[in-house]
Amino acid sequence: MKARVRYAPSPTGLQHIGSVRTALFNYLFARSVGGTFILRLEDTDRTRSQDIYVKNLYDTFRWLGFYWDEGPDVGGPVGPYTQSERFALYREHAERLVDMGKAYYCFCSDDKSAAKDAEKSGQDQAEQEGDAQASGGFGYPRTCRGLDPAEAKRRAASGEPHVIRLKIPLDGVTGFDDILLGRIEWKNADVNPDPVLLKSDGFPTYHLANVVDDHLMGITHVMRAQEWIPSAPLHMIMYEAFGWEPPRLCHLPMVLGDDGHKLSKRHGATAVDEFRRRGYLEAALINYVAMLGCSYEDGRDLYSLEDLARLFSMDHINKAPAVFDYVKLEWFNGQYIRMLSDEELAARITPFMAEAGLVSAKPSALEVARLLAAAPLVKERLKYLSDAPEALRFLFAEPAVPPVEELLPKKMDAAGAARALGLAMELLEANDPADHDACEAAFRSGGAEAGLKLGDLLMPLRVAVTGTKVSPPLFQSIAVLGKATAIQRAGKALAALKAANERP
RNA sequence: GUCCCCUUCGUCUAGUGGUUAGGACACCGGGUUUUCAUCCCGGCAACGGGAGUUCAAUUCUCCCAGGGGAUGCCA
Repeated sequence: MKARVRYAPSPTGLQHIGSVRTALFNYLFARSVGGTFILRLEDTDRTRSQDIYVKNLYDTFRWLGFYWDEGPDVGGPVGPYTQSERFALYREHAERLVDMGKAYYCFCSDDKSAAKDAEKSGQDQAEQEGDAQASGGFGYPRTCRGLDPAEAKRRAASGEPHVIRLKIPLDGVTGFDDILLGRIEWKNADVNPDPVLLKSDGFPTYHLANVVDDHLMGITHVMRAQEWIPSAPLHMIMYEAFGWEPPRLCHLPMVLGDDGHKLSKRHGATAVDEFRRRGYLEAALINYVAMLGCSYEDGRDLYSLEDLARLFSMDHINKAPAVFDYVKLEWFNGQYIRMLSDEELAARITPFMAEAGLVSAKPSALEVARLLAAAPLVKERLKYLSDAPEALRFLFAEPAVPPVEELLPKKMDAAGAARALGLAMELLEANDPADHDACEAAFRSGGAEAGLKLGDLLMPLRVAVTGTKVSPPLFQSIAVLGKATAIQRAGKALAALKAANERP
């Protein structure tokens, strides 16, 4: 049977590292076995679901560059793929369970805020525990489980507010064989007593919708984060109650922050959007995330999405949670930036340059040409695409004349710096910066005659031309900038040095 | 509290009943160099603890500890 897997996010927040990781693993698995990857929108929480998050979902995956074979936007044979559009299905199934005696109507009021307050204050501890006792230790005390079914059905039909709850067997054992973790079992007494399947607003809970849709959509493998393990038994009980064959489950190790807790906003960037804005390449992010909790070939670090899809295998997944390491991701990003062609890099940094106001939003032909010429100057130097504006600013804007102290090489005074700069200007006049080797030879020998090391000779010129002590290689930079402009800037700096020198 | 999962360098990981326990990132040295990077070379650093099984355990079993997760009419 052809494998069918799904990514089933709820549009209640931005797509983040954790969710994308789950999506990626499902995608890779599907590709590796020639299966189908499905997107299903689980928008059953109507207070938290929002359209902007759906848009963010589409944007994110378009950017990442891997996509589903079936989904709300692309359609497919078992749609609709948005749960709110399958509304009727869930009540129907929940009631079927009621009719089979596997679930029941519950008319208890939803007083969770009161319950939460009580829990916090600790005042009603004894009372809470007393209630808990009746339910076998925790959770809902199963108050309505004993109601007469016919009577309950009549009350529900008459419009009395209600939910439908699943009957968790009072004794016995429920378990499943996790592909990764092996057999996991629970005493039914330890399973969350009688979880809600259908909410009072008529919408299904995650549990119901998930199980019904996974079955109806022919899902064969469910890969999700390990935080879902505790809900597995109740899903199994549902499959059993419906008489359905459950999919194979595989619980992925979680992604943690550096403090060992579930990755969240306070650990830094977690929304994929944010990584994009900060100048990460999608290939780097995908490569890094794919290797969190998984390995492919020993000794290899760099994998394209295609490589990963080919090499992926569930038995290379680790059991232990993995800490998300921004530093290592940064390294990946640098690697991928270096792999870009000049054309690609120029195109990639353009939006960042535009945002910094260094080129127009729709760059002119001249700007495009200069961006292309600038790309090789920074390719080895960027950690993030967003570093480009700072590194290349001097090519697109006139830097302020540097303060005198900036122009001084180590252990050199203004007079010395002026001499060095003057010499550098002469040498520059006499040479073609585009001819790198000739230029360097000329500066080297010219400097030697004046008793100047190449670095010291170049530093004042570098600062004068680029406005900073740290820049791309000078001759190449000047070649892109234009010799005349460089000499003009150097002239201004020289004047400043001389003025400083004349002051006592 | 209860239930469940996990445990190899700081981090991501490879690995085997007998290995100098390998790689990558980070870090520390050194080299190349025009600043910064890149690049190259070298170094540091791990099998959580305790019992077993075994000639031999990082590897198999059990216990413990530590960490994490769940315990919603959120997913």
